[in-house]
Amino acid sequence: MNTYFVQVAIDIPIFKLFEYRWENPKSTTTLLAESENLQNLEQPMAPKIGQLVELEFGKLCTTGLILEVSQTSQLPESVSSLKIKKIIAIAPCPILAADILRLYQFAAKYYLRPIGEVIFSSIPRDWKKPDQWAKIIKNIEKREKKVSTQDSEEKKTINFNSEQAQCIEKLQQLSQLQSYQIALLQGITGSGKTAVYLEWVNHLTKDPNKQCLILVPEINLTPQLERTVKKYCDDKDVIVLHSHLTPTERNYAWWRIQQGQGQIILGTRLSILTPIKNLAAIIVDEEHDNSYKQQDGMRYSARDVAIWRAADLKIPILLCSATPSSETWLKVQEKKIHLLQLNQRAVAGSTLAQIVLIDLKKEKTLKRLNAEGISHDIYRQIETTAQRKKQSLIFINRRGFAPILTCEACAWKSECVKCSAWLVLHKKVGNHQKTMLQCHHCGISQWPPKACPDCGNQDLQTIGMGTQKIEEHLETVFPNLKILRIDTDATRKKGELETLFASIHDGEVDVIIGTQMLSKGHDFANIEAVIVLDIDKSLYSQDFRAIEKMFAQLVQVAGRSGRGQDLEESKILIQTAFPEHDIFKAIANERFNLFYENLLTERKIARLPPYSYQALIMVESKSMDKNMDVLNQVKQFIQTSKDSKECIVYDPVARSLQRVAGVERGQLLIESTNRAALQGLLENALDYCEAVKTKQRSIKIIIERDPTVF
DNA sequence: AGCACGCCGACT
DNA sequence: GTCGGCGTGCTC
Repeated sequence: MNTYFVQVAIDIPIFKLFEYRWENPKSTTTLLAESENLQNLEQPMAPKIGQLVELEFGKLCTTGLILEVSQTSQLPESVSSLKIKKIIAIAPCPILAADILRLYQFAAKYYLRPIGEVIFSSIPRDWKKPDQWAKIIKNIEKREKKVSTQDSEEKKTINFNSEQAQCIEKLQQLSQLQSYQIALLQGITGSGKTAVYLEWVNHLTKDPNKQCLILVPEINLTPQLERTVKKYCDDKDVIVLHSHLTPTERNYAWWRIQQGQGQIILGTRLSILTPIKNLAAIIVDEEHDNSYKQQDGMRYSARDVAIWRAADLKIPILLCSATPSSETWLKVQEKKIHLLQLNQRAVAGSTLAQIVLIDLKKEKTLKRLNAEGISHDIYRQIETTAQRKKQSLIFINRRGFAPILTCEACAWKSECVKCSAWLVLHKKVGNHQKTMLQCHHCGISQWPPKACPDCGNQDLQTIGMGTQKIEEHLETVFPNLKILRIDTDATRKKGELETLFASIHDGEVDVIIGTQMLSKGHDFANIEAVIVLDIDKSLYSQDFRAIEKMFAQLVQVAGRSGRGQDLEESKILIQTAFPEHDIFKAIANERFNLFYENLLTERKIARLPPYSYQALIMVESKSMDKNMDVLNQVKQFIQTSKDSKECIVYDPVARSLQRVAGVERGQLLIESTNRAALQGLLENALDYCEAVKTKQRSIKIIIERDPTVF
């Protein structure tokens, strides 16, 4: 009998595979023996690439994934062969297919991460524990026996307008090409984008051996979309993947999807790394959404990975958005992406709400602002809207009562001791009816001082306003109106958000105050006035992406209004010191092209993305001097590489939030118009950083590709 | 990452 | 004299 040696990836942050001996590993035979996906379990069997196995690593018993198989040992002679341990057992699950392994290899290389980390971040926790395998299988068997009684809701028959029908027709044509095709479905709010792509999905999945992946942003309305999908595609097997699944549900879903079950997979970011046996098409809904970007661990963009996967599998991918990202829009301009547009509203006759700009400079000179900096017009709007028995929605992207507490006598300000950020004054923190100073970055919470800690002045003032302050303020101005605040503080408990949403739908509320968590997706029929405060800091921001984000958000917000009947009364009031800004013209006329034209011109001149590619090397430690030292060394090192000629390596700087939870943060920005050169440079940087890390373990170094937050 | 080994300070 | 801090090295 042949013995084999296998190279295995393990869930540890090490850029290395480990070698094991393959000698009659145990196999679990249950229902799996019947599965055609699994190999014949008769002995002796050969190891297969993509097999999940149980092994001993150091002291711990864990899971590995076979990536290479050979008949001889790959270890150097100097390593004693006694060191090579045996594979203990084979996992009772299908072998990971070649295509998903290619995806993992790509992601590991592109995002400069160990392959083991990439693989195991996508596998459900329980599957990573060999001692749980038997239990998982037992649960799967239990679920398989249950005949799934889908409470199919009444199927909605949709009458598509001619535009929608055209888009569906075009999508059909694209999928018939049986090759990699990328399209953008751009449609204004209410134009029926979802219905269009679901119709396409319905067509595609008529073949029971085809699976479609629908990626959605990580938001609290996945359940809502789930209902919609099940309604439109009621004869289809829909599997949902998101962070609120129970472990058992997740284990089962992962197992089924890999076997080719589930025709429609609806999932958030992580689902793009899930092995899907018969993936036939990918849809990325709200493709511009920031939550597709993972902000820790492997900092990948699910949208970008999705595009790579579609290209690799030679299947169509559809990006959807009313406000596409600049990256996507540039590709449309370059004719690399098919453009499908929906310019009419699906509901005939409906129009966009009227945009009303309130010029803060004028209002100030006319003394029409109150102490909180809110224009009289806004109060009047709230009043008239309430009289019409309609709702007003106020957006302010700042939770808490006031962002800073200050002493006017000595200029003391409430700063966090551990972070370079202000402590925010919160009233009624958690369940306590107490006022606290809170840091939004490290989470520290403390009593507000009774007097200034520096000079003893007892008259402390607040600067600026947050959701709580507006709530309190409006309650005094409009004692008869029912005011509801929706932000993370108001929705700490599970299910609370749903309750609050329900009270809005029931019309119990006159005024809703909320942060951006309200801007996404949820439709409220009774909202007639949308009020946007606090927009100016985004118009001329240091962050070059701020304006793009604000544009998307404003369009989203505008879409919250004017979904009901009396559309001519729907208004969006925006307070700004810069009413002449192009962004407002673009939104008011719904001529988004104007906005994108300006945006791309500016980016091109500045050689910023999407006209260049960026990467960040971030260093974190207790000392900023140490960070700068390391970053300077890294910079010096990579500048000797040949790829550096085609890259710009900037000087190390402190990160925008220099200190978080007592950790100092520095960064090095690298930019290039040549993707390959940037890749080469980063690979060099990675080697160097790994060497630094082994010498100085108190230092954390993170490399991020295509950063969106600086 | 997770664990062991190892070398110095403050405790019974 | 030992308990325990975390710096360093290793895991097939």
